[in-house]
Amino acid sequence: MSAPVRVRYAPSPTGDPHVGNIRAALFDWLLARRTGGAFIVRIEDTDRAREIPGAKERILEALTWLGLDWDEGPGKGGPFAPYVQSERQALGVYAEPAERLLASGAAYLCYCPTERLDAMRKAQQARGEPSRYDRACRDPAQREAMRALNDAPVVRFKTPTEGRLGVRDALRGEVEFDLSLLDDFVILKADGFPTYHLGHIVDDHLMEISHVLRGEEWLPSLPRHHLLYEALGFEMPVMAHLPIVLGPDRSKLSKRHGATSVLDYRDQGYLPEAMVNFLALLGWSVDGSTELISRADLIERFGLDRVLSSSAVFDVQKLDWMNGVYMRSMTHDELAERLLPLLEVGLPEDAPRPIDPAYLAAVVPLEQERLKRLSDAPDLLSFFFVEQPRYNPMRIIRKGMARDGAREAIDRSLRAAEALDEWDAPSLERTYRALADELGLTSGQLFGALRVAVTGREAAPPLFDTMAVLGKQRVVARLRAAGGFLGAMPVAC
RNA sequence: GCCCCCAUCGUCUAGAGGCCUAGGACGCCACCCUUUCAAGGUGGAGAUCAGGGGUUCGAAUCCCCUUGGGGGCGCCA
Repeated sequence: MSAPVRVRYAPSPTGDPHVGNIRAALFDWLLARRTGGAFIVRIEDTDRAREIPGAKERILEALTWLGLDWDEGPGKGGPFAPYVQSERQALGVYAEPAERLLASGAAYLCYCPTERLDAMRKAQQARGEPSRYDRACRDPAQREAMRALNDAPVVRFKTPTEGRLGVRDALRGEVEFDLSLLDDFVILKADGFPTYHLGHIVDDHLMEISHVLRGEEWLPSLPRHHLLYEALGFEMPVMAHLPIVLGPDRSKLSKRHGATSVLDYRDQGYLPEAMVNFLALLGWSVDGSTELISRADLIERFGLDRVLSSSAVFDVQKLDWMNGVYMRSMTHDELAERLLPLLEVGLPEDAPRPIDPAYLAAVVPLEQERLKRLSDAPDLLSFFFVEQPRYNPMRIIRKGMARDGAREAIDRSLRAAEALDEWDAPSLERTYRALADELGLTSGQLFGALRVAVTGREAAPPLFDTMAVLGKQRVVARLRAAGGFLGAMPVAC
């Protein structure tokens, strides 16, 4: 019988929630939900200098947006509270194991000044050697000498100077490391805070974590962690190093590739369900053909066994497609509801507020399949809401039409609109098809001219449905305005 | 430089020795539908499975080498 699955997402509040990072959180969450285990969030804020105010909140915001609810963690509490390392540090959580290692001789105090370490690294790099600590303070005499220069020691862990160590990674199998290449790394900083190495091992143990899913950038420190687990007498959880998420140039996805924060994607109008679907398929698959998968099915089908160990490029084009699919699969009401707040702030000033929900409900069906992202809406829908869309009147004159012809077409269209009693799409279509014939224009020409006059755009939803929704009054006013524009245009064209 | 990881269409992937003259999806192209734009439908181009050696009756699948890409080498995580 195996212990219950307990997984944790342990972000450091030093910036916005990166997609690669959040993908790890998603896998954690899926594994927990799949197995009926627990998903824990722990904040690793042991670097006070790099901490960014508000970052923690934004990370939690991202999880919430994606619907990755946590069972234990900030704002939630739990049997192993607190879940913030700075608070745990204050409680002495890390000092105790550090003392123990010191007492057993597995660790030692190091007084080397930062300047010395920096100089040493520089020299090593200049010589083309890997930079690592020279273990000066392992020697009591040297330690005393260093102490005279610096009275705030760190605690370093003694690593073996030779041998090889195989450590198991859940995705790759056994990975072998040369221990002689390891240096004595710091586990407790001069300020009393643990480094990542000590902090996460102690907390994962205390919090009874069963599986650690983290980025592949941690793979090189796996032997260190193995050694620490051993020295502390803790059992090592299952370790899985997830492949790196790459940018289009195949280097680690970063700011210069564009948006890296999932909150950026939220702000750009992507749907959380699309984001979850997309992220789940980055480095994991159900089979060879499933692309669209619901959250429920994701939970049902997820497993570490189908997680890849090769890195994947974050393909925004595919995300766009997928988001469009989710946009189209929403009910009109759902979409209208999500669009309303965006339109309130995003529509041009002259669109009347508050937005009439009934009118929006009529507009949404016409635009839904044309929206790729929520944020496309203010721009795409604005002509439905403003009094008079702005456009270049030249565009009313369609291919093969003269200015006078266009003018006449618009005038006649205006009169036809004014005379029309049945203001619905079929009646409008009948009327204007007949008018096109009468004017000797193709329907494409007339409809194109009308589309520009009525919407200000050359690409818009079906013309007559649009006119029907806009209403007779608006359409008449816009046609009248269009006639005026054409009349006022310089003759040159 | 050293260590580690990875390697199937441009991209995400299926493939766990014969079912592969390598399947799906995004993107791309063409056609159809059509009042525009979308959406949808149909079809197409696109991978000698990075290269070379083995193992085997048989290799995209196993082993080795090379090459390429990525990651790591902090009192950062």
